[in-house]
Amino acid sequence: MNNDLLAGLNPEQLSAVTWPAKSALVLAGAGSGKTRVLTTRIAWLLQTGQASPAGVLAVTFTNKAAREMQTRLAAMIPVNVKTMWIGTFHGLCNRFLRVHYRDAGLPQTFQILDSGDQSSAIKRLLKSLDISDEKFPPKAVQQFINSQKESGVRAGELSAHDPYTRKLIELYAAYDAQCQREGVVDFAELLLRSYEVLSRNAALSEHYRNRFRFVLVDEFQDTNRLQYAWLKLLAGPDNALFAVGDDDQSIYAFRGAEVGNMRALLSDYGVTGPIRLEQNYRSAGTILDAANALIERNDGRLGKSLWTDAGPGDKIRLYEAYSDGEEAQFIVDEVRALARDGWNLADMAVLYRSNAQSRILEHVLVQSGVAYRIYGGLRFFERQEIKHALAYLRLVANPEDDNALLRVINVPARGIGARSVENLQTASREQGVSLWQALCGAGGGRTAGKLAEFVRLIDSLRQRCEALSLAETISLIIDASGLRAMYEADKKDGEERLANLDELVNAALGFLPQEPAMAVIEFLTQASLEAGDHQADAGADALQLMTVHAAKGLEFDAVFVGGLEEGLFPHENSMNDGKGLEEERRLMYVAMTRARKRLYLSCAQSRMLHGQSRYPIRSRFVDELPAELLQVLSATVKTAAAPVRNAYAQGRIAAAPLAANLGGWKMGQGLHHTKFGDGVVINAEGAGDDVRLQINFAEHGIKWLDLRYAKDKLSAQ
DNA sequence: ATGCCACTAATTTTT
DNA sequence: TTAGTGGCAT
Repeated sequence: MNNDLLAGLNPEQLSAVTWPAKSALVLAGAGSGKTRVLTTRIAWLLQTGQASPAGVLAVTFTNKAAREMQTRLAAMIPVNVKTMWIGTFHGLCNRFLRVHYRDAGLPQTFQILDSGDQSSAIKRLLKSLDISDEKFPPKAVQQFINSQKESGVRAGELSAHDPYTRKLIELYAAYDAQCQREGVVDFAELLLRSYEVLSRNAALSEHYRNRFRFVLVDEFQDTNRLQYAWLKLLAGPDNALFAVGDDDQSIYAFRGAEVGNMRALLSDYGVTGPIRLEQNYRSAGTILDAANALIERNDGRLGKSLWTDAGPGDKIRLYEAYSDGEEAQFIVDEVRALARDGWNLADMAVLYRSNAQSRILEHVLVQSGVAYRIYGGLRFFERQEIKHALAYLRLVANPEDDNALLRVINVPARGIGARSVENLQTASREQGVSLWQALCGAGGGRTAGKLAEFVRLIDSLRQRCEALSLAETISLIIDASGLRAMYEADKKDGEERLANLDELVNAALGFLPQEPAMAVIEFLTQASLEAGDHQADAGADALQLMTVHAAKGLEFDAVFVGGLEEGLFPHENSMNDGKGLEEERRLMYVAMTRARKRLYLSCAQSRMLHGQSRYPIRSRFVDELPAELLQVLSATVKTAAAPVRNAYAQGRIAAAPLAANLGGWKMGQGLHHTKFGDGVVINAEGAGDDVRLQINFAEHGIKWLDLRYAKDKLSAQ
């Protein structure tokens, strides 16, 4: 037996990889070789003959993770990874539903709505029911529907006493009916529908349980209720559910992730305890010590402490800037210094809590001529020109697709205005037929000619496409629909949009369908399930800018975490309850553990937020790090519990513009409160005699005081 | 049908 | 501050 597979694994990794055919929970710390363990275990199962390629189910959250698993597995052993059930929750559910579409009550060619499509479907529904989107904002309805689906609950199982919720439930039911009528499913529906098919059909779930003796899950801490329920259906007591995750890196509770699933797995599957992967192969010792110290403050952890046999490395650099601009300047200066020392820009990242923080960094980066790349923003298949072209494709494939029809009926403008569309929608509702059918039946009216012309366009496209390949079809659609002409006439960004459309044809050219007859459906599915890269110039040597969330799973030689201020990181919306604060702390933990060699933390004493200057204080997370691991680069910073002395207190910056309104108090001024003791003014709002001051008290922490009441209790210091 | 003004809200996000 | 949206005028 060739055991090269197992060479170089540490004892814990080895134990996880060669775990017998029963369930396990692997508590995999950041940088502990999680993906390696997962892929090596699959390779091991196959190589030892414990499993056949068809007998393994491996689930991830992102396409990127799934692809990486496939690539690495293919490099380890000769196996056709394409045929294996390795994929995302959604991708695998799609695959399942394409096979069992009859059991699921779906057309074989069902289409997938991405969140944008779902949003327009909901807006359309609200309109058709004549419901004001004031009272029922589409976003709120969407959120309600998705969170119910992600809890595995259908509209029919819900009840409510208040009329508002009752209406939401009604809308949920009506939305599902609309989707069903149109043969489309949203993301959550892929999961829920698969779950229902399996749970209703004992023979079918039995079949899959027998087939998938080994079920492996990545990022298990991010699973929601429905995903875990789905896993439990596929992995019964006799199957081996092998879940890998890290409760300390659970940062998606806000979108339904349930860390509790980790503990649930232990009891549901009678697993005695997690296998801990604590040896870290990424970061220098000091970074790990600091991260450990931070995360230890969270309650209810499964418990884990990262270590490395690499040396301690550099201390963590801490910089407290006067302003957000100066903070950005510091970061960029430091990046340039490192680059001069031979560090690659692409191996450095600036991480921030919220996207808005990138603006000022960009500004300084442009000024300094440093190449950078921002993660996030529009992705390829989300661009309007791509969506338009694909809507035509959908319409050609299935004219009953109302969403697609509405998207392009007047794009490019062909004289079918809002009122004609409204008439059409009324007609379709009254006759109980799709928009397309209503369109075909439309008699008189002023726009009748235009409508008929549109019908002819789609019909002729369908006919002409029959004999064409996917790429030829898309190419024809772009030309014949008038999209190309429209963007050629658009001087502003037509050129870029045309280039993207060409790119779309290219993508179609390189697309290999599983089943050639289904090429169009498969291509549309892929476009929905895999929206593509954020940016094309990914390969260039450029400084990486992204949110901490986006950085999960990545690593860099040098990491800058900016905006470490109360209210920003931790974010003020999460500061009220302990759960929120702990998630923010995990976010900080994720941020820190991205760094290999060098970690920089920074904050600013004044920051522009929502067009107003704020004077925040340093994040508690900085103070939670052991002082001996930090090297303070700025002159003003004080560590530990003492009130923060900011630039104002030191007279370094002119009084804030607000100062006149503060009822005699100044930003940064020291004061004494009869009850709370000594403190410093750190923020204020209001004017005249309605002023509130935010004060950081040495003993009692940060408080907002209403001057109307607190006036007599305060004295200057 | 398009463009302008006023208004509002303002984390994090994959599929 | 700014980005996105809705109403209204051209």
